[in-house]
Amino acid sequence: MAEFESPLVTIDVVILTLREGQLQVLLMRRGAEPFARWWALPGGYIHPEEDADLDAAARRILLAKTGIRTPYMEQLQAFGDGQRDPRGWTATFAYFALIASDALVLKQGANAEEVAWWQIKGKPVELAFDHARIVAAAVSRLRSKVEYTSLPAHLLPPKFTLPDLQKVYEQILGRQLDKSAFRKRMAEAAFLEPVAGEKRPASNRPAQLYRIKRGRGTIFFDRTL
Amino acid sequence: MAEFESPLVTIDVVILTLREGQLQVLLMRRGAEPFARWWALPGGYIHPEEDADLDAAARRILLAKTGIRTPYMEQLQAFGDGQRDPRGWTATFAYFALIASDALVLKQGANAEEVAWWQIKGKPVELAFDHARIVAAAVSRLRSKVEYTSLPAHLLPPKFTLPDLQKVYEQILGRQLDKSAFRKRMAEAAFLEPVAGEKRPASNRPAQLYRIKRGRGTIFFDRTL
DNA sequence: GTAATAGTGTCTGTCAGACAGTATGTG
DNA sequence: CACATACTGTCTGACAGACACTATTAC
Repeated sequence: MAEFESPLVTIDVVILTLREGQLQVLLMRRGAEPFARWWALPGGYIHPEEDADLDAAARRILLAKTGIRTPYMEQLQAFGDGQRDPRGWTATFAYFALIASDALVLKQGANAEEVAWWQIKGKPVELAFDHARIVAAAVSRLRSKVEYTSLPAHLLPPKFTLPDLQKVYEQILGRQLDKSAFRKRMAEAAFLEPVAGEKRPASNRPAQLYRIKRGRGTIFFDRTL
Repeated sequence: MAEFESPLVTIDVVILTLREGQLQVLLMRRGAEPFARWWALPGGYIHPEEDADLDAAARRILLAKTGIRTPYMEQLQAFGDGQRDPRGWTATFAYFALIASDALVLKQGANAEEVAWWQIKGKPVELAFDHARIVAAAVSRLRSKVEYTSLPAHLLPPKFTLPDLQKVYEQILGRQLDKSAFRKRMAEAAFLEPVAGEKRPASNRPAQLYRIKRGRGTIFFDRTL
C-alpha cells in the first residue's frame, strides 16, 4: 500500500442557540491567514497527545475557544476537498452543538478573541473557508430533527417549564403547536422529570419546572409533531 | 496558530447487501501490515490530485477495489482515535453503500485480492482496526432508516416488484408487514414508477415491475412502517 | 372579584392495520 | 377447471388535533 500524503485535517464546531426568538450561530473572527479578519466557526487542530478521540478533540476545542461545556454535541459531517482552503486539499470534521442562550453571556468577555452570535435568518455574513455550507448543514440537521426528537430541549437551561419547551419547538418549526397534543407527546416520550416542588413564580398560575432525565439520550418520537 | 502534525486519514466503505435472506457485508483480506491477512473493510487513502472531494474519493476507492458503481452511498461517520491503528493517531471517513446482491457476483473473480461476503448475524469475524465497530454503526444506521425511508429499495436490482420490495423491508425489520398498508405507503411516497407494460412472469398472476423514479433521493415517510 | 397563564378533558374526523374479497396468470 | 400469487376494497378501533373547560397564582 503506497503512502500518500495525508490531507490537513481540522475540527470545526457549529454552536447554535436561540436568542431573542431567533436561531443564532457562534462565530469568531480569525486572526491568522488564510482568511485573516474573516468570521469563521470556532475550530482547531487535533492534538494527538491530548485528545483520546475525535469527540474529545471537539470538546477540548470548544472549551478552549469559548469556555463552554455544551450539554449536547454530535458529529455533524466531514467536509473535504481541494477548494475549501487555499493551502490545498483539506478536510474538516464538523461538529454540531446546542447550548442555552444564557450559558455563554458571562464567559464571552473573558476570551481575548472577538466572538459573536450571528443570526441565521436574513443577510448571511460571508464566512471563511466553506463554513457557510457547514452552518447550513447544521441548521438543516437541527430543523429536520426537531420534528421527531427531543433535541431542542438542549437549547434551554437545565430547568425549564413545558410552555418554555413548547415555545422553543414553535420558534424552530415556525408554526404554532397545540398545547394539549404537545404535552401528550412529551409525556409519552418520558425524557423529562418534574423538579420536585419547584414552580416558576408569576402573577398567574406558576408552571411546573422540569429537567431532562439523567442518562436519556436524544429521544425519537414515534410520530411527527 | 501552531501547526500540529495532521493525523493519518483514510476512507473505508461498508458495503451492505441482502443475500440468502440475510444482511451481509463485503470484506477484503488485507495484504500488508498492520493486520496483514486479517479481514477488513475495503478502504484506501485520499489522492488529492485525483479526488475532487471526499465523496469522489470514496467512489474511486469502491470502484478500484470492487468494480462496483453503487447506486447508493452516503457518508456514515468519522472515526478517529489513538488506539485504532498501531501506527498512531489515525482517523477514517467511513462511508455506507447499499447494492443489489447480484451486482457483484460477476466482478468478484476479476479482482486479484480475496473478497467475500460475510453474514452480519451470528459469529462475528474478527476484523482489522476498529472495523467491527464501523460495521456495527452502518448496520444500526440502516436498521433505523428502514423504518421511515425508502432506502432499502437500493438493495434490489434496478427493476423489481412490490412483493420483492416488501420482502426486503420484512427481512431487515424482522417482522411481517401488512400487504395493503405497505402498498399504500409506497404509493404515497411516490418514489417508484411502474415499468410500462412489463410484468414478472410466473405460474400465477404476474407482478408489476417498478423502478425508482429518476432524481428521487431517499424518501422519508411521514409515518413509521 | 379580574386577569393571566398553566394544565386537563372531551369530542370528532381521519387513518392505519386487519382481513376478506377480486384479478390474472399457468397448466 | 384448480391453484397460486397479485392486487384492492371495506370495516373498525385508535388516536391526533381542535377547542373548551378547570386550576392556581397575583393584585
